[in-house]
Amino acid sequence: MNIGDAAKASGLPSKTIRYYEDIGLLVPPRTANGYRDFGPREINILTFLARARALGFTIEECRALLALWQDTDRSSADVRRIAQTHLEEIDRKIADLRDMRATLAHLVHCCAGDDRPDCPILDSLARGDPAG
Amino acid sequence: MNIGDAAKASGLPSKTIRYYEDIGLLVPPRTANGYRDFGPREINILTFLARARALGFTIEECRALLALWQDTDRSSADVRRIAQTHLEEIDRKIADLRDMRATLAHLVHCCAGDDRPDCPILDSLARGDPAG
DNA sequence: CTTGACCTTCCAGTGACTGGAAGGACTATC
DNA sequence: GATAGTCCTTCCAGTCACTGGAAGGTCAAG
Repeated sequence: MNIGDAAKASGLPSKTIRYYEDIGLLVPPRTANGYRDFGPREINILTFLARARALGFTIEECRALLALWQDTDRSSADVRRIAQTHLEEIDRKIADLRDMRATLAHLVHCCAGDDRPDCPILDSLARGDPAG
Repeated sequence: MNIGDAAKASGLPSKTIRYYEDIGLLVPPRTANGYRDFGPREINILTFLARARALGFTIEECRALLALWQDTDRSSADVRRIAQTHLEEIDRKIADLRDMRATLAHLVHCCAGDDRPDCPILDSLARGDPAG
């Protein structure tokens, strides 16, 4: 299977697949003409990576998860620890975004949004109060 | 005022302030020895930028907001439009993170996290089901 | 006169790709 | 066998918003 078909099968762009090889996440064999040759094993890895990335795991977390996946002597505790840490990171990001959202929504709400220059959004950015 | 004091006054690292000058967000004058010289006007700009960045606006959005702030003939509608667009972006991000969080929390919950290899997290990444 | 803390510029690296150029390989058609 | 078009290859550069570090100039204190 060529890289284009592997891309379709995994949902990852060809560019990304080459990049993943570059950074050592997989090593697809090559055919006589130098083309990468993706078999079921490689497609599995790519699909695994696509799903892990979709859950927001970093590349290094993906690398660790992949290693655990391929290690039949793993402890599920190791997997869970990575996922738990990532979950906490996600919670932190959500909290940050919610704070931003609250402030911003309030400012947008307070702004007339007409052709006059008075603007509580700019006032708040300039003065630091939450508008009001 | 030297860059170190401007950093303290604005809450931005000196490195970031130099970077902001590099990309044309402000042009602090220089003293005879070549040091940047920050006055109230520059500190205002830096503080404005720090707050806008803290609300998650991109640098280009900050540039636009700064221009509007400095334009006394602006329409508040232009400011509001930028903020509204950014608010929608934040909502999209929160939604994405919440989806991730839901899936991940479920997987973490299902994983025993002990010294055995069986792991619904890896199973889900490998097979694509949401575990169960 | 030296020490140490500041300042300067410039270059390189981060994370995770993405775009594009230059060129080789394969397939189909004439 | 020539040609066209689509694939594949590698390599280099760019993205975003900084951040780290090297090499060197400046300044105030002792």
